Amino acid sequence: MVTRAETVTKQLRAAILDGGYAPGARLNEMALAEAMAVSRTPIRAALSVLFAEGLLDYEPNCGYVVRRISLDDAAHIYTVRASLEGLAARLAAEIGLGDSERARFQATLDEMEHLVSGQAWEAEQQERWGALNIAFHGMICAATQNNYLAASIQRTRTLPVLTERGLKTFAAERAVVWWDRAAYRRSQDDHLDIGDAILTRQGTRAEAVMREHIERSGRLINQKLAIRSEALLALP
Amino acid sequence: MVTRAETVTKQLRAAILDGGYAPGARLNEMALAEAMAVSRTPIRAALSVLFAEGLLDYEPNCGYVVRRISLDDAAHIYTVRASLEGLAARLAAEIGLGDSERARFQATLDEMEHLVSGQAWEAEQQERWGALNIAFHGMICAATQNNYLAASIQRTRTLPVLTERGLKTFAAERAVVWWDRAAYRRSQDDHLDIGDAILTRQGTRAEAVMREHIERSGRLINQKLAIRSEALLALP
DNA sequence: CCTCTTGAAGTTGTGTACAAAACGGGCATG
DNA sequence: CATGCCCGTTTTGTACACAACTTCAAGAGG
Repeated sequence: MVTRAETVTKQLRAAILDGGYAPGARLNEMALAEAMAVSRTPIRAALSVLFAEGLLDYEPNCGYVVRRISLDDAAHIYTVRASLEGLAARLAAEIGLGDSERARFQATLDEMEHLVSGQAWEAEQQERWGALNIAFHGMICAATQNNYLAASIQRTRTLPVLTERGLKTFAAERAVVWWDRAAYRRSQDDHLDIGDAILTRQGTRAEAVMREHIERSGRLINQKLAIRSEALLALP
Repeated sequence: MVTRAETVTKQLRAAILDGGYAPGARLNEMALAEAMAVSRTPIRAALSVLFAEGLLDYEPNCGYVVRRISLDDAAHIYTVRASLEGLAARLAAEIGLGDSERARFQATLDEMEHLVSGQAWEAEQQERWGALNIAFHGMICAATQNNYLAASIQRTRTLPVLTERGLKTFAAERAVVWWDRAAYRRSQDDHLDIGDAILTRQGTRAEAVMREHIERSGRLINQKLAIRSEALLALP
């Protein structure tokens, strides 16, 4: 990470995913340049990258705006993600894990289980569980030994208002409990099933459970977004 | 299409997919700027877009090179594509086609069948069949009413040396027959099965046949690429 | 003979000035 | 009063100059 263009790209991406720029907001090149203390050149490079990543919309001679994800879009993305993560789970089960991967995989599952079944369930535990969750899915991606698949899945996870990070930030800001504890418990049960299926090389089962697992999160998040957008519509 | 950056992007993309720039070739900004009679600014914008699309590799301070797709990469991409197109076929079957879509769908299938079972099978027929093939898959994507899925599938098809267009160009240049006629016949049989499954709303069957259909093309193309790369390795 | 340094050429990154296009407000006109 | 045109302002698109970095080769030193 040496060039300013890359620095700016990273900062902007993080800001958008964190909700620093609301969906629909115009991104003024001059304003961004001043805010980040660089010229417009690296700003423009960053914007074109984020546009290609799907985080921004662009109209020639009109500029960039933060992409607004509709409820339908979110559902569509989760449909694709469920299919891809299902595929990854099946491949991981069929290929199998190496000894060290296996150990780390099991350890991650164990720690998540410990957290979710423990007495304390505050922000700290939830955050840790979220990080482990990402690591869990990441390990499955890595086990497929298919970089294109891993990248495709990653893309489905880095969209405004839909990443774990974005959701968490929103939850923290508004003091909204996105999931109740039962949902986490249910999610963890899925993880245990998926882990078991992968470790015992049951590809079809791993795929089916993973698919359902992702589709359930999709439905949950869609419900939450629907409530949120109703609330936003009711404001003015 | 008004800005020079967009014009240049389109031209460059087409040139790369047509094989005008070989995989691994360095893209010199100054040279491109002179060749296209613009300054480096729109060239750089175009390069960053094509990098984000996955057509180019990029290293800061080193520049862009046309991405070199290994045989493994190609296999990985086809694995993902098979899964996604399978999903699309299933969704299309479950959702169903409208009357006019249904008619166009059937007409496309009929014309392909007419071509492949006809007496003449020259470049003209093969080209037409290829175009109808793209249209056929496109109609299935459209029927899912899921733009994200359609875009994801599109991405798997626009990679250097792997698009229909790239292959065709290569075949035309080298007078290599990529597929023998039996392979086209087999492919057409798949299409008939997929079409039937979709029109009769058999989602699971549509998914399974489509998956196998794509995976078969993947295997065929991988074989051809393997032969090609052996030939290239034997040259110097 | 090999390795490391050094410098020059060439390529990419960044800043900036200017051109062109879109946006917005005010005025004239129906 | 509504509507449409015109012009100034703002914002984006492009060109170009310069700075920073990489690369490669030649030469000194081991």
